[in-house]
Amino acid sequence: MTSATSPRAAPTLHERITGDIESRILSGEWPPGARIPFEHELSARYGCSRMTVNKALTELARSGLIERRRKVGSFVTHSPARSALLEIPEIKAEVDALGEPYRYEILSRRRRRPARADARLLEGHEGAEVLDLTVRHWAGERPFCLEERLINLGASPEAAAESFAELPPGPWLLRRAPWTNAEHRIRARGADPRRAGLLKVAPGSPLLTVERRTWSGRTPVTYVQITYPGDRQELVARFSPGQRGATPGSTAA
Amino acid sequence: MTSATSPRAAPTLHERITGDIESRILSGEWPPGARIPFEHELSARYGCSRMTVNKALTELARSGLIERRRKVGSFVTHSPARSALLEIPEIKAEVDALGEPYRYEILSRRRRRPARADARLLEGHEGAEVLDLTVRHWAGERPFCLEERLINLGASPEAAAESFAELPPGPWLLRRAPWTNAEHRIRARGADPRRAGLLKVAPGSPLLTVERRTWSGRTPVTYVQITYPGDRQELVARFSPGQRGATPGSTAA
DNA sequence: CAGTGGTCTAGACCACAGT
DNA sequence: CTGTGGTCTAGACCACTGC
Repeated sequence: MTSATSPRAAPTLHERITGDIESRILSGEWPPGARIPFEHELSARYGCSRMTVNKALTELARSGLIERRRKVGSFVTHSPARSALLEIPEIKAEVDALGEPYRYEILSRRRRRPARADARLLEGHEGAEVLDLTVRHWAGERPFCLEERLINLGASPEAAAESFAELPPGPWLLRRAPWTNAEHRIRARGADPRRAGLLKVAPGSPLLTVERRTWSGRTPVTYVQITYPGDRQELVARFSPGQRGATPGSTAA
Repeated sequence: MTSATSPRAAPTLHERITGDIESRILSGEWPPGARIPFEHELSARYGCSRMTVNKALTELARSGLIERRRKVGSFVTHSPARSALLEIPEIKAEVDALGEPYRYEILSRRRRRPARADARLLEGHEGAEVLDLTVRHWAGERPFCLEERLINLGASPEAAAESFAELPPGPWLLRRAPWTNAEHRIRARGADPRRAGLLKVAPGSPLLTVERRTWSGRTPVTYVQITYPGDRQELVARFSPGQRGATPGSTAA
């Protein structure tokens, strides 16, 4: 694999080994289930130390192309990787990428005790108050997306006093309460009248919704639902076995 | 922290170092831009060799938490890559998870020269014929999703003679032509009359579409568009900074 | 120039899974 | 038991970069 970085400078030895094995697998020469030479065989073949071979094989294992079992050996995976890296761009960056001027407005802001429904959203919530925000993001003269967010004031008390005038809540939170875990749900739904109005689309037209819940450790930080007009927004995820190829990519209109 | 693998066996030394640094970063003790101790400092602090430290730092760099520059040092990343691991489940597994009986049917199958429009879809295509398939997947008595696929017969000639009676095209391809790169686009759109009919939903109702293009090296393998009724399907992605948590999840197509 | 990370070596010991 | 991968060491040289 090795890499997805630029041209191909001077491949290091372990990169060469990784690439060699990778191409044998991809060419079908080593089909799924095939045993890969032992580390000591490869180190002999390449005239290098076992550690170097190990680095290559460890990399292949991490990327999911091979599986390794002690005492048995390393084998080509039967069903390679089943996941892709989804980029979570900042909204401002998305709008900038369109070449449109970006702005946002806080449509509503309420501090309140969490309702029962919120408990599900902020899983693990301990009962502190929440800040309930609605933010509309603009790309030029068009509403770009709608952000509906709950912030757990137990996790981020300073949020209560923050106006979010300088920085929208998303980036602001990133600075104050970096998260360690996140879960995203992506779905399509028809626009209800309220969201249709705010996004200036016809009621019932398709919307793309990304829900995100983030935790810092076990403490829920925020729950946010970002809704895009479906015809104008795409999410892009890329995958290559070597995870480094996490192409910047992202969205488009 | 580190890892998402099971309980926590006995963390190895480099795992411990990785975890230590990671938690210092996430706790804010080492804010973005902060310099991380040099490798030789860490190896002294942990009483281990520099290679072990290097392994830990390399891992952190790969996961995007730190950046490393020669002669300068290692630094906490300013904007940690916000990416999430999107699971690409196999359709059968999704339906099984619902507890519904699964079946699929090939609705159409055409072998043809690629039209001009296909070139965009199969980026890098060299002019071989393509196999154009439409497959409907069922969950019990309900259409579950629609699969519209182009297979590059240049990359996978055996597909031309395959009936896909035993295995749907996705899993079949995975066995024959594993891919090295994939790109996914996710969007919401309204159901056109044809898809509405095939999925038995009202025209105009929101659909969630996942487009996937895969390559084996630079050769395009397949382009597929999978369309779900939007109200019934969600995509879930999870993230934790240590990428190793590459959820086992299901399988892919 | 000096000092960093990047790579590599030639050993070593261990845990573990097959026999 | 044996042999595998997993980890680690105490060195080494190099390339690059900033002074």
